[in-house]
Amino acid sequence: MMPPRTPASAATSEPDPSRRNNLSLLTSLVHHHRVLSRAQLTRHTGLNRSTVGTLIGQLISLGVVYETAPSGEGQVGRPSPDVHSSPSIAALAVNPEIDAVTIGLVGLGGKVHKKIRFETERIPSAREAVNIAAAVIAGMRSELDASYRITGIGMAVPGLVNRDDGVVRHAPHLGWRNEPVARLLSEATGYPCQAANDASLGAEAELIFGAGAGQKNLIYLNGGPSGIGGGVIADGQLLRGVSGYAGELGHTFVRSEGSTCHCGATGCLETEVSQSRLLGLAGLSSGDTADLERALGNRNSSAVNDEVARQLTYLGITLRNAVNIFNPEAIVLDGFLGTLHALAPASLDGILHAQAMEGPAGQVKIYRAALGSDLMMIGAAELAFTPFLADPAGLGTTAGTVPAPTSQTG
Amino acid sequence: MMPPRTPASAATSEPDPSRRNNLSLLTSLVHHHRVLSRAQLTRHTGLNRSTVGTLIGQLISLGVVYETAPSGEGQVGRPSPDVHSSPSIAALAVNPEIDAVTIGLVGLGGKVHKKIRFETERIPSAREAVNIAAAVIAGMRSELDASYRITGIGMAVPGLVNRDDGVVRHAPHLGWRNEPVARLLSEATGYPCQAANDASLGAEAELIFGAGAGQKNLIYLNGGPSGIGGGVIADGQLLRGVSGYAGELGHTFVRSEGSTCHCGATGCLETEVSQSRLLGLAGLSSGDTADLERALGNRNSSAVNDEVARQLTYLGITLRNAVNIFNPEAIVLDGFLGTLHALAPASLDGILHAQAMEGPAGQVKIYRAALGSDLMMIGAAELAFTPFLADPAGLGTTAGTVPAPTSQTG
DNA sequence: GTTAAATTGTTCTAGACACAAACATATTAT
DNA sequence: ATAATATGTTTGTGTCTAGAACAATTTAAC
Repeated sequence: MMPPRTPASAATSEPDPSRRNNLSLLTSLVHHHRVLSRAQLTRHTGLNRSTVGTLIGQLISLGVVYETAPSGEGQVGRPSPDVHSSPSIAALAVNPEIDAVTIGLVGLGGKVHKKIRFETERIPSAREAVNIAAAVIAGMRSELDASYRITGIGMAVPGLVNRDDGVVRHAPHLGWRNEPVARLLSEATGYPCQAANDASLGAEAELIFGAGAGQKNLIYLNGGPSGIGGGVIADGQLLRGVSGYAGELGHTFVRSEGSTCHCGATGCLETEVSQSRLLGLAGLSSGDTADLERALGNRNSSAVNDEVARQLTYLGITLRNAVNIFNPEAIVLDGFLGTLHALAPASLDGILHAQAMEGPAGQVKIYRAALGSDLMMIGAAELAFTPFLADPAGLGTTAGTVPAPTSQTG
Repeated sequence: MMPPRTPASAATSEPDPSRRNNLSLLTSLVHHHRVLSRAQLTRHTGLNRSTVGTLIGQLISLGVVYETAPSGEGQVGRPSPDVHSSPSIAALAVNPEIDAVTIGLVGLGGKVHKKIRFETERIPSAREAVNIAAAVIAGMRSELDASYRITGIGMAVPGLVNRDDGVVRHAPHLGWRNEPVARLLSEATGYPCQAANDASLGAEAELIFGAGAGQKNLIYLNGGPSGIGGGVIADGQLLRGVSGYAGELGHTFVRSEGSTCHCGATGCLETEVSQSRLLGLAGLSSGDTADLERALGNRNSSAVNDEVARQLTYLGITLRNAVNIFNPEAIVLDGFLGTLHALAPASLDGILHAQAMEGPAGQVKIYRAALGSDLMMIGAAELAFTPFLADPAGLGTTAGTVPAPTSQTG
């Protein structure tokens, strides 16, 4: 007996959890701030100077960050070098919509390197969306292999997405039901893929890089042409729920005599507050948020004003509920909800102070979303960054080490 | 120069964060399960046998847990000793209500050793409640000092409580405003004191020891004589918000023509669903939940049925919203809301499946609260256990080491 | 009933890791 | 030019966890 001893050592094996933790902490910090001096990292983490030194050294040798000469800021003492997140660590982002599939390449630090919008003539099926994404990624493949280390693919889907298995439970506006998009795209590209609700990812993006930077409790609401999506950050963490369905603030009850929503209930926010009603009053048949805002700004008819006031009332009820339930620091409004708020900035604040409970009402501020069209790319990429940030030293050591693709459908 | 070196070592100083983490993990596990074999602890934590051995040894010498002979379960192999949470580690719990102040002594593991209900002739002021609690605690003092190590005092208040500083922002039914109860009670007893909303603590108690045991996403709603309180557990953590005001589901908007609530808004759940309306129909002038349930069960008039159905409709709207927003596994109903649900068990399930989104609606189950009258004591004690559980080796080493009281107001 | 198998506690050792101290370096203030 | 300040770097130390080897104690097998 006695096999000649199994030292359980294959190459480096697992590092200590404490090391992984600290590496993760530093990488996340650099990712969120893009640039940070080593001294700042020492203060943020509470770790020892020398510890940060060795950790940064390891991250540099892993190709995760790089240092540049100190940007002398005029402080006393030896200048501290700047630590940057490496742009060659990147994630792919995919966002299917009713009229297009957008594919993006996003670097660590949230920089969108590339964004390709593939317009479709009709609403894409799940398989079509996957095929389009796989084809575009196949086209980028040689560049990706040469210059990037891809942590994976994140997919932002307008609908209910089970985050554990990446199955789209129901995306009403796309007409998808029970589509295992993450698995499909992963098989088609060879990259690990995860999917989540678009508004939830929007909340995360705005939290890290946008209007909610530095906060820990935030509510994000996006008004798009086909409905209202929501995402909630509680205590710095995205609210997921059991399966990742959480955050559907668009179906908050706001009106007793409301009509029936496509979700089956009556009186949902989404049926009362909609972009199409505003487009109609603005005299537009279609258009994006910028067009709408311009048109509404010019028309000052009482019909427009009444409708804006009406929609703000219902939006106010949703926000009142949300403020009472979440006690957030920030509400971030995106899409035409941002427009609505901009048209009458005092309105929502007034509703909140009158109707929400005085404790939480006094602590919340309403912001307009800051990230614009890059939002979905950054949010989806975050989905693929998350496992990497949790263990920056795991798996591949340097750029180029990427799981081989199994097939390129397209 | 060179002062003779400061070894920064005062006695034991700080242990490594990793040790504190593991100690905390083990203690919390034992606290939640009450009894657990050492082998089970090894599996739950993923730590090495030998590591668990040394950790348990340290916890035993700290008086946090104790071991008993294996309760031979008929498994192959050497039996593993049982690890129990020490009942001598305890916390004090205080719960002011409109007609009484209840003080409790709760051991690690959630066992209520003692519960003293001090009835008041009128609604107690904040200072009166503090004085009552301090007097009762002063009376228990010698017993506490002799037999217990008290981790602190937790206070469950029916109202908005700032969890950071323990100030009651507004407790409408008690008539309190901006009362620094935690500081007052701490000064009066010498124990560290924290305060929080009663329903939030109820949610935590039901999560750990009650109907939601083992779950990670739970909504707790309590219907009391003076209103409806709510608490939410998201991803295993109590939803706090910026200041701890989160969870106020009792003020969810449920009716457009609703009357004005004492919170200032209209159409709140609390104004439509109330115990007093049910008491009236049941022919009772006052009474607790058990009385109400008995009376309603006997009277089967259509007036009663209509009112029950009406209240369930509005409760259903709140739960619909909450399910869409939180995607929870469990809804726990306490107080007369539990009665309401018990009178027509299929009603809420039906509403949820018809009105909530199909993804989250299919994953949630409705439970009735399990902890009964001990709930507030357990929840409040949890508030005082939390810092202890985070660092079981911090500060005092054995029973009896308690911060000295500064004064005993009474 | 005796032996084998399985599971767990116990002891000892080694490797990893973070910290502190001492020193070196680079900037601003005097 | 010198002092003060802040930070990177090197080296040694103490802590902590995992793993190996062994002992203990039960059930299963023959």
